[in-house]
Amino acid sequence: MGITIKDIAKIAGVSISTVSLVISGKGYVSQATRRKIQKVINDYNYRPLRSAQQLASNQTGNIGFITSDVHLSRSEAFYSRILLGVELEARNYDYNVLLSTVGEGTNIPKNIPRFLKGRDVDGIIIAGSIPEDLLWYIHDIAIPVVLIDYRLPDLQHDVVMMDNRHGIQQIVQHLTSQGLERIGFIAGSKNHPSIKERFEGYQITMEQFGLGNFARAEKNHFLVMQETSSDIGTEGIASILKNEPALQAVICANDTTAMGCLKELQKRNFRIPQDIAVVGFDDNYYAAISQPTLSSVHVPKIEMGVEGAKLLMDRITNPNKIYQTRTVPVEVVVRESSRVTT
Amino acid sequence: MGITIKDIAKIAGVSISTVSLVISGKGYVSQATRRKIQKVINDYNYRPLRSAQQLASNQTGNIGFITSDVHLSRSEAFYSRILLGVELEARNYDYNVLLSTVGEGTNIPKNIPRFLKGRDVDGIIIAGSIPEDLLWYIHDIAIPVVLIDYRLPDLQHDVVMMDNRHGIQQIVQHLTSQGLERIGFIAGSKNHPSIKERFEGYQITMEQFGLGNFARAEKNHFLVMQETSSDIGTEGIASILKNEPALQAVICANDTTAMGCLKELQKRNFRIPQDIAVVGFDDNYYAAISQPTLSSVHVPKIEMGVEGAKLLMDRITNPNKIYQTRTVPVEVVVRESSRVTT
DNA sequence: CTGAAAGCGCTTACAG
DNA sequence: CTGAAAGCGCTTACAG
Repeated sequence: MGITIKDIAKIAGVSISTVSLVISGKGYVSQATRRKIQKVINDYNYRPLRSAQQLASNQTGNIGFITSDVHLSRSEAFYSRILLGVELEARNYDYNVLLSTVGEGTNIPKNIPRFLKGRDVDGIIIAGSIPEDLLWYIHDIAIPVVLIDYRLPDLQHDVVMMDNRHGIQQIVQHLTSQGLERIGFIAGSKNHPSIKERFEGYQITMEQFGLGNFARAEKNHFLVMQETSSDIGTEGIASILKNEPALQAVICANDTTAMGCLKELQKRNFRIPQDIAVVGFDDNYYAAISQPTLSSVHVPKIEMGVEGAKLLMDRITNPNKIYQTRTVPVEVVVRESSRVTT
Repeated sequence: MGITIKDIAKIAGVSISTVSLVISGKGYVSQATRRKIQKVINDYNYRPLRSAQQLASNQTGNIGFITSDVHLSRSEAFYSRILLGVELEARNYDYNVLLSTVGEGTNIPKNIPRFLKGRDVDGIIIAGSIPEDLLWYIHDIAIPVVLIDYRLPDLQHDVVMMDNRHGIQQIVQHLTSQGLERIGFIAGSKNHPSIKERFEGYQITMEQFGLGNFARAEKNHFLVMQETSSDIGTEGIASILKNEPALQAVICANDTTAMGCLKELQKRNFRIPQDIAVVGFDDNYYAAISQPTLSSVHVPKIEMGVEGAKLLMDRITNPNKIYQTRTVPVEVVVRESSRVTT
């Protein structure tokens, strides 16, 4: 079943080569012939069979999207929005996106996305951290790759990141402009490049504002190697307050952590932001509806996906380009949790 | 580049037919030959090229996942978890999953997922509501389809739903067991089948508990035809309280709505749950971290995706089976927002 | 500007 | 139990 290019050619009274040329838009076909063929294609609502195109052209028209299962199911819809951005942009190139999640374990043989084994994609996008072995494996098979919100120091790739340093800089500026200077920092999973950049941004900016001594003191920040969670915020604020009761504000490396922090402070009957101001990062949905609403740094997740898809299409077309890092801008959003002055 | 079945056959000293038989596991091949071939396959790490298999066998080994872009980017990771479940299960069948989102508009020609046009999938899963025209279009091309958390009354399909009625029943039971009887109901998007079922569950259960009069009174529920949001909760509780100041509890059709409701009540200095108890539905991540924590009904999203994938694989293998509706069980999770007695 | 022909890498009857 | 051969529906040099 299904109408084929042969049928179209016969009906239009031309060869299948010419039909193919019209479909692909390549080569020269006279206006008249082109129109004639196009009409038949439209009339019969013909679409070339992808698998035949793939086999003949040695291109799949697919891109693979890889992310860890925990990332994808994370409540804040962070990586699923990146996925959405990729999908939206892929649509513009008439590419399909194949999804594969990977578990946390580094059981390489089992973890390898099927579309890699069946050579089913022209390139892949990796969003967030994945097991290092897997990234090396992918690197070794020499397929075009773009990383979004992840990178490995030793590996050259196209990368999309958000401007973490500048985001933190905006936060510190916002807090100090209100006279807050004793500013702590809480983060989980500090080996993640974004978290690392956020912490560095904190250190650097505090230095610039003459608060380097405070920021450098171990007791004023809380960093753990754990997957992001609200518990980290709870533990973190408890830990910092124990040693620094005069804390005026705290920056959490993301909103989820900030939520735990808010909760613990409220439990201790701190007034927010009068006693302690709290700021998150990512600007997830519940930042706007939490009680109090949470100041945060807005990260344009969908745009990051779009950028990633663009970079990948570029790389597929032009495999020898030099590698690029695209940094998308971010912006602080001030809400109740840190608005001290009015 | 790339090793082919021909290479494997030559090295193993057999015909390509035999190699193909070994790979597919079909037909009879002697133990000895099978082992010999398998060894070569392993040694060379050979994987058949999917597009060639697809073309020759007229099967794609792909399933398509369709959801609306707003669903996928919804903060609560509801549909992205369903997607995750589908992906996990598809892996067991060695199927790829292709993702396509559709916009809200019903601009059919443009909205049609590419994988449908290129006949790139053996079946599709639709999660959540999509434009009705599109569903009809898909129905008409007669491809295996499974709907998750969606259905159209006039259309026969395999469907996966959560047990909405029973979830609400558990809530009402929980509330009445604490002596709360003046229980309101708030929901957006009441044309969505799940919301509809939840409202019906409310009416029916209230009736069973002898509270039918209260539940039937228009003033005690708030239903609007809008996409789920926290604003609906805010408006809803305001509206109900205006006419029913003696309200003791309110059931929100989902957690997002409940968040808006909590916020408004706190703004008015109601104590929760002492003055008014609040319960949501879905058990999203922030139900556990909100202030107060929110009672809700846990919906196993990943399992719903898994069930959907299973149904679809069944349907692909056996296109003439009678249609099934699978209802996954749910369970109320009592938290601070509704725990009145201790 | 257009057509005839080879070839992409598999699967699947069909013989034997 | 195994092999030779046709065929899946395209693309892409190559002629003309």
